[in-house]
Amino acid sequence: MSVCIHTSWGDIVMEEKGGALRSCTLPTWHRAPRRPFKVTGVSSTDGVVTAKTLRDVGQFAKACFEGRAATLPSFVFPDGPAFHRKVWKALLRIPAGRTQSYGALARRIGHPRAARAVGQACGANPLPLIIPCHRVTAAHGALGGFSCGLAWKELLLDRERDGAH
DNA sequence: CTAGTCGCCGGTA
DNA sequence: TACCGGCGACTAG
Repeated sequence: MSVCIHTSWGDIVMEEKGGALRSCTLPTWHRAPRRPFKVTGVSSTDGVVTAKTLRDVGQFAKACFEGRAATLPSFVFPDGPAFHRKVWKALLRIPAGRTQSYGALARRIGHPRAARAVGQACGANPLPLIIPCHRVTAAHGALGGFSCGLAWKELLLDRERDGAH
């Protein structure tokens, strides 16, 4: 029922149901650990996960942390309030290697003053990595926040930027 | 550049 | 109704 991506920064757990992801949780790191980040393996926490799911998720995670464009594994679009869903949909349209500010995203979905509410929706995203809330930054270059700790956001953006050379 | 203020909006208790 | 954010724009220093 769940896939585990082992990394030097701890395990990333993706809950899966019928071959489709429903949630993704990563260990919280407010500051980056000293050791370099590395994906060390992928496994399922029980015998139920199919080999295909395992392979898809593993490849996605790899690509994700190498900054390469990755095919999304199949996932169920999360349930939630209409506004949140609107934000999450918009997130899926930000390509790897690019970022957009909370305010700009707010304008894009037709709520020009709702920058802060956009932040809320990002924080409520049940599928980080898949739904790329890390690509939303504060205006004028500041990083903004990240629910699992800013270290991840920084890592992901760095890798995507390098990968997008 | 930093620190503080103030207005903003949508979700939740 | 009140409160609280992964914000942003605007001041002062």
